[in-house]
Amino acid sequence: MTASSTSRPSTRETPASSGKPAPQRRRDAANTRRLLLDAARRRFATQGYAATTVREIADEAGVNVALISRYFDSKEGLFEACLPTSVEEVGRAAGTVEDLTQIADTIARGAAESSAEGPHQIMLMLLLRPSGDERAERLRLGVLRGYSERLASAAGRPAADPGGDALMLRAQLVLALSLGMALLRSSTNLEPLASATAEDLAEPLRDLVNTALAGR
Amino acid sequence: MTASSTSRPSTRETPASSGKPAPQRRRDAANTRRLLLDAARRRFATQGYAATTVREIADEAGVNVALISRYFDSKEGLFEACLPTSVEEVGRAAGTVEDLTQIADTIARGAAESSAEGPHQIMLMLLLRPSGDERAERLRLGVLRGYSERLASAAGRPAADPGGDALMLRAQLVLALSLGMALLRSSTNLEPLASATAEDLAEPLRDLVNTALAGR
Amino acid sequence: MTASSTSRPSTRETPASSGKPAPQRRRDAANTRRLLLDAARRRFATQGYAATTVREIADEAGVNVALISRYFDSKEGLFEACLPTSVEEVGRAAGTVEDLTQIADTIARGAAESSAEGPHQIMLMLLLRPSGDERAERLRLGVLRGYSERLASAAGRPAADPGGDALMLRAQLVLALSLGMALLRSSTNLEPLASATAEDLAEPLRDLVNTALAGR
Amino acid sequence: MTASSTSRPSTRETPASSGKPAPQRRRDAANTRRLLLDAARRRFATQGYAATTVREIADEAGVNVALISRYFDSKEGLFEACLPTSVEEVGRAAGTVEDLTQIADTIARGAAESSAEGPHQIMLMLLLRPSGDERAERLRLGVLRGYSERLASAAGRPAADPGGDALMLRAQLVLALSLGMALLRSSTNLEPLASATAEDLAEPLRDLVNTALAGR
DNA sequence: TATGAATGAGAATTCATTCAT
DNA sequence: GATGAATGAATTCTCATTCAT
Repeated sequence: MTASSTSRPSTRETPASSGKPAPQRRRDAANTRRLLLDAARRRFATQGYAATTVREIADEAGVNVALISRYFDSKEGLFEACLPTSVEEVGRAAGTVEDLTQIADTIARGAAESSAEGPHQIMLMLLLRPSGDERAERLRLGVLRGYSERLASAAGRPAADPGGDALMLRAQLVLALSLGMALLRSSTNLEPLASATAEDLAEPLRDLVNTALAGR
Repeated sequence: MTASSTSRPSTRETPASSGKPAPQRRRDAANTRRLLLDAARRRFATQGYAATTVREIADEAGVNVALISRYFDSKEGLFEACLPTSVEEVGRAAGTVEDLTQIADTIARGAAESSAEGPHQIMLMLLLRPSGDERAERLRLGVLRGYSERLASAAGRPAADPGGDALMLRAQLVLALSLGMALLRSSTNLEPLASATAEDLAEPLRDLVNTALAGR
Repeated sequence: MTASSTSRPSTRETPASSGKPAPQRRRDAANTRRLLLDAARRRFATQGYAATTVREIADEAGVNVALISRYFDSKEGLFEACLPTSVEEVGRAAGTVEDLTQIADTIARGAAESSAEGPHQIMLMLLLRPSGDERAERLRLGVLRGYSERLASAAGRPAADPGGDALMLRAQLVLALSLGMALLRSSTNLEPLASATAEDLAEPLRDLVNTALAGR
Repeated sequence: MTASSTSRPSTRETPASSGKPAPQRRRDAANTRRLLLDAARRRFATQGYAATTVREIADEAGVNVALISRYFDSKEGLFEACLPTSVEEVGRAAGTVEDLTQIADTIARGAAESSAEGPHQIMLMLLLRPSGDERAERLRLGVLRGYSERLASAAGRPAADPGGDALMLRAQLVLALSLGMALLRSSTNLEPLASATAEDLAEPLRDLVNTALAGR
């Protein structure tokens, strides 16, 4: 998870002639698009925008670089095209929170899977740095706001209530906790957190979510 | 013997008359180094390694780009030089945790200041992306481990106790919370968190830290 | 806070409208490679490695600089790529020495053409300066050794004979003479040598080659 | 012809803080000048003009880089300052040729010492590549012309005689031989030439010089 | 539709040189 | 006289992008 862009140039390979006889990707525009999008999301999420080259993405997708321009106009266009999909996924993942225990379990599961690639990576990518892009900014804020509102409302009291602001703040602390875990798991080997299973996390998270949202 | 290549650089003439009178930076090596280091930490922390150009850093520091090579050998060298300093600062910042209330307050203050620049930024930078650098990796892990150990021991029960691992996990959740807050505050306008003061955060954080570390 | 690298390259806009209609080099990779190689050999040979800029080479070849990286990876790679070709040419040029008179005539012709560009330049380039490159070193030595062995064997007595070493030394003096002439002709206006024709050189060279190799 | 300066950048060291407490070179202008000149001649001769950095020279001389500008105005100035000295040395070395045997022996000795540093290196440097510098050009030509004239006159018949041109050509072939040997010895390990002693060379060289200059 | 060749803009780094001390 | 700090102009290399096939 995480993302960033500190990746160093030590990884650069010879761009030269790879033995491939050119498999001649089956001329399927829709599929090619998807391949590119998937590869792009993975790369952007793990390396950050600046550290990712379009060639890497194309190679990972197994298609020709020029097709990025063709389908997405530019690297920037490809990046923007990544956003809605990610938002969607994240939304779906966090979709059905209804009571506090369920919330804690969802977070636990989300965190547990987050060492591999998954929606959470993308979410973090969305969080990491303005990117100068207005639209990305709005999307990002929307996702986070929606998520924290859902958490707050799951606490049983509507967000607009007296004390609503305090509740919302607490909901956002839960969000922060969730993000922080994903961040730590995805980018470090900090034990025991790094290899904790969803079950390991469930109990402490229930305590914390309860404390945060049950008003206590 | 021999050798040669005596061709002269006839193109490289005296760089002479440029309009600027050149403010002529106060010739103080130590200070220049520090200026560069500070600027670099800010930039790397906010934009990531790849997205930061050495020229930006030099401009922000108000010195000539070539001095980066002079003092740090390369962009990479400059990056590495940022690490120990940051580690140190973070260590100092988190230095004196003794009881749980104090921990919560420290986190609250840390988060509150984190929208501006501060040790937390740097800490996050450390977290964000392997960067391919072994040394950075070790430093990062060391900082995080040290921090979570301090939290665990502040809970009153030594980390090696029975249940030590569980306690450590809980300490790391507190760390995650702390990081998540800093992350959210520094990169979004998510209200009410974005403009919460240290006081606003104190109460909910005390609850959470207590829940996490007081066992219960 | 945080970091990342999603900052966009807002500065890098479409490079679009430049005045030139761009002659649009005939898209022929093999030919482009050769153009670069030829230009590089000329430049490296006449100016040396350090004094030659990749831009010069590219300009002389009439192609874009970036293609040097594309086809040869780096300036150094281009340099190394020059070696085998040169070795080959030199080998071919010096190919068929059989009797002493023929040797003298070959040297005379070689020297005569050496004011312009030709295999001899390249040969000299190979000779000049270690270049720190192991491979270049071996190639160079191989060429010279092969050449002097051929000279020695043309003298009629196998190199392994008693006196073989002495013969080889004499063969190498002939080689030295040959190189020295090429050197002088290519880099100075020393008359009458500078404008001597192959015929002018034939007689004295026959004398010298005979003296050197006919044992005498 | 050729020339080179193929030295690669692999040798670059960290310019950083060397432990030296600054020996504070005894403030002796004349001596500093000479130190710089000596170092410069060595470097220029072995690496070529372009591949030599002023810092290298200064370091080798053990003085501060800025003194190059102070005493010689520029790198180019330093290079030009190297020429007369070298010319002088070369002239002295080749000074007293009177009869053919002596010539051969002088060449043999010159070649024998040329694997180390010595006047011959410099001479070769002078030969290698125009260097774009008019003055260097003239000096170089002057040295070579003078040398070949001396050789011709040593042959006993004045250069202006009938057949003078032919004689001069032959003298220049001797010069070529001499240079070629120095070149080979200084830049390759071509055996047996590489380790031949002055005695080893004496006999064949006498033969060759006699053949070339004794008319016959 | 897909491919690989070609391009131009910039990024990091090197280096001769100039100042202030 | 000597030093080390600072500067600006290249130089090599990378990379997003456009074209021709």
